[in-house]
Amino acid sequence: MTVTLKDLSKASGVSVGTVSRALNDKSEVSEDTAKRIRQLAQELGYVPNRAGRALSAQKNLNTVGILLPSINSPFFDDIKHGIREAELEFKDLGLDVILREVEGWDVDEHLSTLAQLKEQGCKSLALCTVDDPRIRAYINDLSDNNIPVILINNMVQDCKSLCFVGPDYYRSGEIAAALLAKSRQHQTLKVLIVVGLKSHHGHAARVRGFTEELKRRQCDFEVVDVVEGMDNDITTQQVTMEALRRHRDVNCIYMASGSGVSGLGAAVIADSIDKFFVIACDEIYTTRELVKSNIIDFVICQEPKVQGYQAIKLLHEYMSKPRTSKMDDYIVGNIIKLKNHFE
Amino acid sequence: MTVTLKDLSKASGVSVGTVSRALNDKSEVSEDTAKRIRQLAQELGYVPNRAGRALSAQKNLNTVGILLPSINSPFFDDIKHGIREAELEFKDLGLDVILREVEGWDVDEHLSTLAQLKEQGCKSLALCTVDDPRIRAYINDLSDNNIPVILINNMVQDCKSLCFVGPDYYRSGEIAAALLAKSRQHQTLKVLIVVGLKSHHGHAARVRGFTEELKRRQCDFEVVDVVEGMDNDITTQQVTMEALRRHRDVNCIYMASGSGVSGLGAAVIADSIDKFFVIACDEIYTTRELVKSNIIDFVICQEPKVQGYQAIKLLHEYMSKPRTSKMDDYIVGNIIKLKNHFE
DNA sequence: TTGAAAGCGGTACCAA
DNA sequence: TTGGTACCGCTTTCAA
Repeated sequence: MTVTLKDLSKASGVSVGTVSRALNDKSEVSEDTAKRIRQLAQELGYVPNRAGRALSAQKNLNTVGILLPSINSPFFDDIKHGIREAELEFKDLGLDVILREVEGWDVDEHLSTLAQLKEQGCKSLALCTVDDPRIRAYINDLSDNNIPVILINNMVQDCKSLCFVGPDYYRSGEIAAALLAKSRQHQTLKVLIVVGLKSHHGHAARVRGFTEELKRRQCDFEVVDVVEGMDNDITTQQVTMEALRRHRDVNCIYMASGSGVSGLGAAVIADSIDKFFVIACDEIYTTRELVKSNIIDFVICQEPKVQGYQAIKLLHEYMSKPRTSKMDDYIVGNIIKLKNHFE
Repeated sequence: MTVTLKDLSKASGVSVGTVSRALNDKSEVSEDTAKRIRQLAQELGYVPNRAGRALSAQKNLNTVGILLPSINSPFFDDIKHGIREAELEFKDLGLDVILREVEGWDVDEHLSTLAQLKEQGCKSLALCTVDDPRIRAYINDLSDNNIPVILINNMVQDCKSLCFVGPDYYRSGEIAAALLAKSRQHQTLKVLIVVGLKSHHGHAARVRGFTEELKRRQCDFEVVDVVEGMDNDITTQQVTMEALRRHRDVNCIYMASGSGVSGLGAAVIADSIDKFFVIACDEIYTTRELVKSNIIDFVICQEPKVQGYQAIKLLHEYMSKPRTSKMDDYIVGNIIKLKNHFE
């Protein structure tokens, strides 16, 4: 029923070894036969068998390298859980995982870590890295050398990555606006927006989605300020407190960054607990606690565990199936959570 | 590094064949050696290799049988998509799927379909069926005969199933209440609840979760009526219209059943579009359209595709790993969706 | 009751 | 550039 290499071998008159080489773009096959075999495989609907391939590759493991700026950043915990899960699941199919963690978004450090991963013989990569020209060039280079790259969570524009696994930031902002509009109908909304960095692509997209959706819904609203918490708790608390002092009429707060939420919570508690309608992003321990304490009304989450898991799974799939040049992006959901989700 | 049968064979002094038989509870091994081998496997941390197993079992497929009451019930479409996905994913690991669909919840029909599945040599089953004594007995029987059963979406109480894959209905109701409370603060809530059948375990749990959570939140609310739509559009429309006529002060509607939502929409449109805050359950085409048209404010969904996929995946896992008597339930999320999720 | 060996699908090495 | 073959981990058949 299912077509195997042996079938192709019989049908074409060459040996299984040759068929295998032809299908895997090995150079030591004549272009003639290679084309003929590929044609035949196409016609007969040949699909490689993962079990067979995995077994044969047991000693020659398929190593995927991972780079995460996860040191001191609890958001990445769930991404790492997802990676671990995929690693265990695909171990007996010949997959091996090397995870390298760095702190922050320094381009040089990311580049040198990438070089190390390549050094260690990784056959594919999954990266959460910076949208920077040198990084882009490095990724394109890897891709040209047949090392596919998947981007996690953070896009690098216009590079030859296999695909992107992450959230739709703009939509996340839209949904925050929709929740606000539904919860505070017929009220004048005085909104304070807190981001990590205005220049951060994801945060900026959220803010755009948020304000544009409020406009589309013809809400009676005003964004009184957009402040930067620099993705850390201290600064977030300071700028939030200052903003709340400057604008005593604020009644809604949209926190478009996952990091620094603890500082936001502190600022709200210091000011007034019941006064604000608060929407935050991304589920980490602190956020959960603030939701449970009724400080935050809603969190819009982005399935980090799924991101880690799917990145690895997609690479495994890609490496064990016939090579296509590009895969579909995997966009995770914008999951709305409130107190009852955490109890 | 990883322990194989060959390792166990060397370490124990018996042949790989014997080791394999010992580990798979074949009767043709002396109890002595069997125990010794199992002990050794435990100590050395042996984990069977799916690739090897799958390959060797190529001709001797691992068939899983599925029963769904999915005929004329669009809710099951996504469950079927999930099943299809898992089927494709695990095909080359030796998995084969037989799906039998029936219409409705007739016990005799379910029983005879189960018998057919067994007849066809299924080695494991995934069922969405009725919580009934005869069904329970049948499942226990299968389980005793080493055919593991996973229940999808609908629980059968106190039976020897491997595990349950489905939603937390009570929590779903809680979340509906929380959304209502947040969206209509400081208002007197006059709530109409529409269920499929009051006797349906899932619907009843949702209603309980809903009302109990409103109480816990000390909302100013009254459930003016709970009506039964019999899971079909015509009846749902009729009873909803009648209820709205009887209770002109209703301002919120909680639809605790996924089926019949089209009838609910019709009733709301016929009465007044802007008057009600409406929460529905389960995402099907009609629900999406009603949300897009602002008839329904929120839908609380239950990841049906994940349910289908996971049921198959868990059975595959169970059949290719050392047998444990029980697996953890897989509880899917209560996913809140609003208009922006569908655009 | 046990051992030996074939074979599942694929890859890689060595010869030709 | 090709064919032949050993081998990956496991199950199952056939002999002993």
